[in-house]
Amino acid sequence: MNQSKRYLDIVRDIRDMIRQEKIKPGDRIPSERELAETMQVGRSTLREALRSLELLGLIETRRGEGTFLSDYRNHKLVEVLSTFVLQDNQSHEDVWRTRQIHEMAAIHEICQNEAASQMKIWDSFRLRLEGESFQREDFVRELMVLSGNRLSLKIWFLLKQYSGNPYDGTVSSEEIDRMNDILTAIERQDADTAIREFKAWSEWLQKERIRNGNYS
Amino acid sequence: MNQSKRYLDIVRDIRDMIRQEKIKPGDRIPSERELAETMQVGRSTLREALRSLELLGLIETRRGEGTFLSDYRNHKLVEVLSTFVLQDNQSHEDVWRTRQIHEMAAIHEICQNEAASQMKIWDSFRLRLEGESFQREDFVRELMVLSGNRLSLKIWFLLKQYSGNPYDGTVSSEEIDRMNDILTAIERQDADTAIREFKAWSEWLQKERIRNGNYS
DNA sequence: AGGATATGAGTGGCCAGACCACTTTCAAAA
DNA sequence: TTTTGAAAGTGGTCTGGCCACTCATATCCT
Repeated sequence: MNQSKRYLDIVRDIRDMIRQEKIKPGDRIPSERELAETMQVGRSTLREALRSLELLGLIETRRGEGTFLSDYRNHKLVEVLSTFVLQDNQSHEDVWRTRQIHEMAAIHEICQNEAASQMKIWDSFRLRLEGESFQREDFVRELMVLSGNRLSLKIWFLLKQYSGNPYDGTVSSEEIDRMNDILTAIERQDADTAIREFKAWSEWLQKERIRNGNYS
Repeated sequence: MNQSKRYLDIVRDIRDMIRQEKIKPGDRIPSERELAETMQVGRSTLREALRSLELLGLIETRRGEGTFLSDYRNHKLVEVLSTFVLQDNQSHEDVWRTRQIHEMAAIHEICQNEAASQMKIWDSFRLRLEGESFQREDFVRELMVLSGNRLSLKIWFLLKQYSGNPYDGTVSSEEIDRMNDILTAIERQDADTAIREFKAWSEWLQKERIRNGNYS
């Protein structure tokens, strides 16, 4: 049964270990030699599993220090994927659209939720919006969190990395107006308008990035 | 600069080699020992790179035969990431909703696509619908495929498995009517109606499963 | 001659041991 | 007290070996 692909078992074991031991992003996992012994495998085999996870950005290794569970901000994998998996426009487009799917679904979900419209969060949201150096990413992530779907949030977070940090940078004054409009529509629970305006902003942002050559 | 992470260089070298030598999916790539020699690198280090690519589904290794390039479109990225993202404590509700998100987005996408409405596929679709033992899953999968978003399709496929095979079984006569209505709305490019009816069917189906105790 | 069998080369799977380069720690020296 | 440096621990890499498996070839038996 377990004839070949032992390193795949190790990948699964490591995943289970991370769950059971409740290792959080940033935490250190046992050393290679230690893991190899407890799992009764050779160190080189164990390393094959670790390097695979590292290429995916799930772990981070630092020579002389150890191996750490990645905090999901490691984007070494973007390089690999953009040159390997995502080498055609179709795949790029898919990532972009799929991310949009989750974002618009989040807005839709928030609008459906009765309680959301009555929350005080929108005021504080606007307050931060006016503040200095408000990050574009914070705006979208906040919406994803408010949707209440943690799985969708996780998927979105991954897709965001794969699409070349689409929300890098701080918002301009023009964007603040756009965001305010979106928030107002959400408060009114007007999903159609909110989504339409969000989509407009998203596509405006994309054009802006292309104009500035901010690929990745 | 390139002090550490030699296996990453190998990953890139292999990619370049594949491009230069015009190796196509299904073709065999040089053996590990051979590659290690030409790249002036140890075999274990080379294997770390190969196993990483294998985990991503970019290559396929068969003991005693060799290593083969696989179709890059069949990359396993989503599958691997899902084992880490889809944790056991993930609420059933989130999985269910996220799957719905992708399904409704697919329908929306199809309706947006001008060409789709003029395709002949809908007739053959209906024909199969009338036939014997049409599987529920086929209906939804077909829609996902027609959306043209391969990534969304992959994610959906995983979520479907994770949410306990929600589309097991064949369609009843009542469901055929529902599906016909959905298809008609899609043909009219009436996304709102199509999605509403799909949602209605989806939730009816869920209740039906609960009634029959078809959990999982 | 033809089919079954044995053999050997080639391949990936895995392991043990050995260095190296690097970071951390902590005790000894200033 | 501060500085220094040696030791322990870690990941990075290579070597060489053995195993299990596949396949093509040669060999043997009928």
